[in-house]
Amino acid sequence: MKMSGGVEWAVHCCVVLSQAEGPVPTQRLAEYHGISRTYLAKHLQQLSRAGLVTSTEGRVGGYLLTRAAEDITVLDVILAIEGTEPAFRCTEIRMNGPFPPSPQACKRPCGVNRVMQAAEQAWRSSLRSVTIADLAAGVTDDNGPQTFDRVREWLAT
Amino acid sequence: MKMSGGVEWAVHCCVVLSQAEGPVPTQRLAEYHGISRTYLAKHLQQLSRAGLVTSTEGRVGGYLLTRAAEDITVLDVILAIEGTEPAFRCTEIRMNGPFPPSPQACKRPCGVNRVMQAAEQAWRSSLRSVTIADLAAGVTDDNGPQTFDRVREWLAT
DNA sequence: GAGGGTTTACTCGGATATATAATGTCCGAGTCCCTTCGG
DNA sequence: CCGAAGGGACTCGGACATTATATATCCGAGTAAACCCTC
Repeated sequence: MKMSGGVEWAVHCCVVLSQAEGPVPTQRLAEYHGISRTYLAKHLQQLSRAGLVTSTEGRVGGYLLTRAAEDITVLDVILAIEGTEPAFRCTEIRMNGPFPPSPQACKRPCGVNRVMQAAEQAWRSSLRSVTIADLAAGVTDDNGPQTFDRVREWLAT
Repeated sequence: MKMSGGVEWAVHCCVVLSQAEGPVPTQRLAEYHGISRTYLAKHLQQLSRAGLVTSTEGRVGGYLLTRAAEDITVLDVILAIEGTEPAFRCTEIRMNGPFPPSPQACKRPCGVNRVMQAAEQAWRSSLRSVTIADLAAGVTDDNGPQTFDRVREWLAT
């Protein structure tokens, strides 16, 4: 039960992208965060496939958010990187036992599975309630109001 | 972000153990669920290390719950198998950037990390609210009241 | 028949291989800006 | 001076190694019941 490290990278990148005025290439995002450029590219592709960011090629190309930062939740990013499959996958081992439940009882998911799904729903709800815009606001709170002005300036160079 | 399959096994085993009258060996638990004996043994060891079950060796040995099923939550089992480490591990990549936050701002965890921790707390709370006894009650609801009578009978053979 | 020592079968526990997924890297396809050449 | 065509450099995208984790397995250490032999 370990979340991919790429999730952290992707979320931070989305925060930066929410403050950018134009497309930001992978190279720039990677050196901003001090991480591997080639590996970050892989995760940005996943964000692209999920429709969170759009990519433009060419000399001044790069990545751009497809919608407002207020409309992108942290959960969206996580699902884009990790996939939409739930963490817990029921293998229905209750069927293997000497007393398998009746066919009609099997219509409902296994009790263990129900508990796991409920917990994952709680987890997702919590993550759905926070947007990239919220995180950006948190950065200005923690790190000063003019932080993103300097970031934009740095991105322009 | 995939949970170990052993969690499912361990939870189901705890439900069975909650209904057992004496120690149940790994062999019995494995064939009851139709799973690998040797691999299940590994997970039962983890439950033992976490203090959820106690093991008795010898001819009529096996595993036994250390406390009442009402006092064992699903979260307890998951933490025993998966470990207590959170799924999300912050690597503090905010430090690598050209504008690292001030030392005093770094006293607080990264904003991304705070969101992830909150979500994981919600997840854990949900799992903490369900006990092995609750799951056992669910089985009798789904599968008939005399289900565990037959299970006890089967375990005795 | 009773008691004690020994055997024995059964248990758990940790050390050891294999399969799968996460991590990290590389090179090719495509595109847009910039230069340059002609009118 | 203006316009268009060509070159070039930069971008993304998917295919390819490497490492960590999850999965699966095996054999040795320990224990308690059962047996047998002696008294």
